[in-house]
Amino acid sequence: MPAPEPTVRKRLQRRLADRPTLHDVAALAGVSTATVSRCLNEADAVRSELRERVQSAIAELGYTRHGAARALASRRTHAIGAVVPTLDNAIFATGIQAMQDRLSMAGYTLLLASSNYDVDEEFKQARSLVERGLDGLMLIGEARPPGLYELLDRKEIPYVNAWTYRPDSRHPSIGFDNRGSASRIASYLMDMGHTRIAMIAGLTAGNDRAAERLDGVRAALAERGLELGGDRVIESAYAISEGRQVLRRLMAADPPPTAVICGNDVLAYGALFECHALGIAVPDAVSITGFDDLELAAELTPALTTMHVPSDVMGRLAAEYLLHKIDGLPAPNATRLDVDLIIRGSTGPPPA
Amino acid sequence: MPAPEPTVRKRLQRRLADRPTLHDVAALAGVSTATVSRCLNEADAVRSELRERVQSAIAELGYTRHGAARALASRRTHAIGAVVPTLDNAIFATGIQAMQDRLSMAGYTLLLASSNYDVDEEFKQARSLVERGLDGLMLIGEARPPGLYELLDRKEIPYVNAWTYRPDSRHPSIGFDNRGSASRIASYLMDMGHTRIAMIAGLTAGNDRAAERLDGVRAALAERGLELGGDRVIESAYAISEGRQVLRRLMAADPPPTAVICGNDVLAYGALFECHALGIAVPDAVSITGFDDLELAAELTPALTTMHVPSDVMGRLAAEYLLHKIDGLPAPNATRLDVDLIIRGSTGPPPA
DNA sequence: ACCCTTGTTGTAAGCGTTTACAAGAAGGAT
DNA sequence: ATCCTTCTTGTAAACGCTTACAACAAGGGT
Repeated sequence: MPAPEPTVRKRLQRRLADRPTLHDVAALAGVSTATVSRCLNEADAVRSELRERVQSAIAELGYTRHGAARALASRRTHAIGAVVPTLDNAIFATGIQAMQDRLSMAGYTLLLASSNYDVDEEFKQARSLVERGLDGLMLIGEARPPGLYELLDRKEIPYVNAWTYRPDSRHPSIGFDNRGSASRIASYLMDMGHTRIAMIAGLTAGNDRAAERLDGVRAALAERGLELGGDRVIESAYAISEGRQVLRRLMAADPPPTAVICGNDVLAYGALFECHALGIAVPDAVSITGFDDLELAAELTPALTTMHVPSDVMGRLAAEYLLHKIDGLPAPNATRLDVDLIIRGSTGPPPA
Repeated sequence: MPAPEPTVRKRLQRRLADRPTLHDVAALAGVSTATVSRCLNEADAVRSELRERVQSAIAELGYTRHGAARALASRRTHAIGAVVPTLDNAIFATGIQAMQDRLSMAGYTLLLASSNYDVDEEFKQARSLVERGLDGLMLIGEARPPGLYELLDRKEIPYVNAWTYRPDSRHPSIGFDNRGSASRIASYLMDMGHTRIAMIAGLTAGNDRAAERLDGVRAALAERGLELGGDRVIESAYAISEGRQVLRRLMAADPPPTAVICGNDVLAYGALFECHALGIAVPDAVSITGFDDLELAAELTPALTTMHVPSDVMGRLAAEYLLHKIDGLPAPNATRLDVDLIIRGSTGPPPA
């Protein structure tokens, strides 16, 4: 009796290791591999009798599909990527959570990477995801090296920019108008009579959302002949401790501002806490606003006036946009979500 | 002139679509595909002259590797999965962030899924990740259907249970002693003289960490002859609003508890806020404790006494454990991290 | 009876890599 | 010179699946 061929030997080893393949299932069910594949992917193309035989063979062997082989043969990975600045901020975590829920419903897996607010790191992470194989990709904001867009175009990978709304851009977007909503906050404060307005902005380098919010505030002030002087705006990283520190610096001015607009809720938390620590009454001495409306904003004392951002809806819609594109269905190039100014106790008229 | 063979035609189309393969790179560089592959994977096995030719061919064509094909041929996906209960809680988001940072450093991608605290959903998500192809998997806690462990064993996929420390389990773990640390909190309160202690526990069904924390408090009380009566413990979902509601119910008892132990910080935030709303002085009338030590705990007024959990270290170590296992290196079956009771302003002696 | 659909299944050629093995070259020891 | 190593490189066979195509059967219409 001849020794088994190398191929056969390997097959045997694998089977001993109990990692059955489509071939094994097909053999046990007495059908071809094509039929098994069809059972798995388009079940109604197979007669029910065969289908049952196949299914019990699958159960008996404990067969699971081999994703890489599927991807290679079908040119579909059933994976969608996302590169976010950070997960430490609840706003992105919530969006990602919603996106993942939607994707998993459609049989897709989320591949996640974070860039730590660094465009080069974002490029690197995106590239690595692309090499891994993606059917679609979500990114945050729009400003990034053109090389990344080129890569996606060349590979024909659908993508969408979230957290931003750009009806006139060639890049699909889904989000809201950062500039306009920041203007709205400033206008609201000015309507109440504030004229000495300061801002704790996010770091604008490589973060177009932060830049747009700053810009929106500037524009709204300018429209009424006011200015956001150099001593009235300080950029800082998104952290409570930073917010505290910057607030102290801003309030040290003479005269101090009567309202402080924060680039996001986390900075506003810091500002509120520091006011508390310094004994500055909010909103009587100074009004504070945030941006995002995280869970906590409503619970603090005073509760935070902030812009509500529907990050869960955004995550879901981003997922749906990509799923549509992957299936070749039409999808709007830009989707605008409504944000709402939620007025709570941290804002009021300026001191008399 | 004969029509091109089908294969050749496809190659041409692909090349027009500008998606070069290893073959194209090899042809342009005048070497074999094996050499190109070696340049990419074990660069020093190739003479530098050839290596340079290959590298410039790669650059010229804009070649990127095909992850699925690599995975199929090499049986390595360079992907590691994680299934967490939720990303909405900062504690997991932080751990995942740290894990991802570590993995990406090693050239691995993180595949993420969330289970919404549901063991069946966790199984489903894990299974889908496994089918996609994983070199390793991180899970939270230890209690789950045995089928999942069987699946991982059968596929020989290294895994680790995080957020739990089980030196005697056959399943590798990396985390801390939930039961013991909860006991510590209770003992600390009793040492100060508290005897009427209540607990806002997390939902224990399908959440062994929550169950262990509850159990730890029970045990510590029992040791001193105290009891956590049915009216003194209420389970609730991890949300601020739930914490508020439950606190109100607990404090309605007569006599009310003098200390409320919360299953995590989020519940404790709710408890603190509700005390504030009800005009109950903390810690004079009631002491409140949390668990996790999120960023906010130190900033609230009063600041929250809580158990510090090093979630970033845990995420990083989980990544390192899996990377070691993948490379066949030894790694400890159970790693214990220290948690620290951080005493802040929300706790004090019971009212006289 | 014949032709045309429609539905179901099998055959086999890929998909783009990695890697065992073979082969050749170069250098060293004898 | 000869034989052994050690280094490089190429050849070609997997890896496990999908899918175009062919083949055949079963009706339906004429």
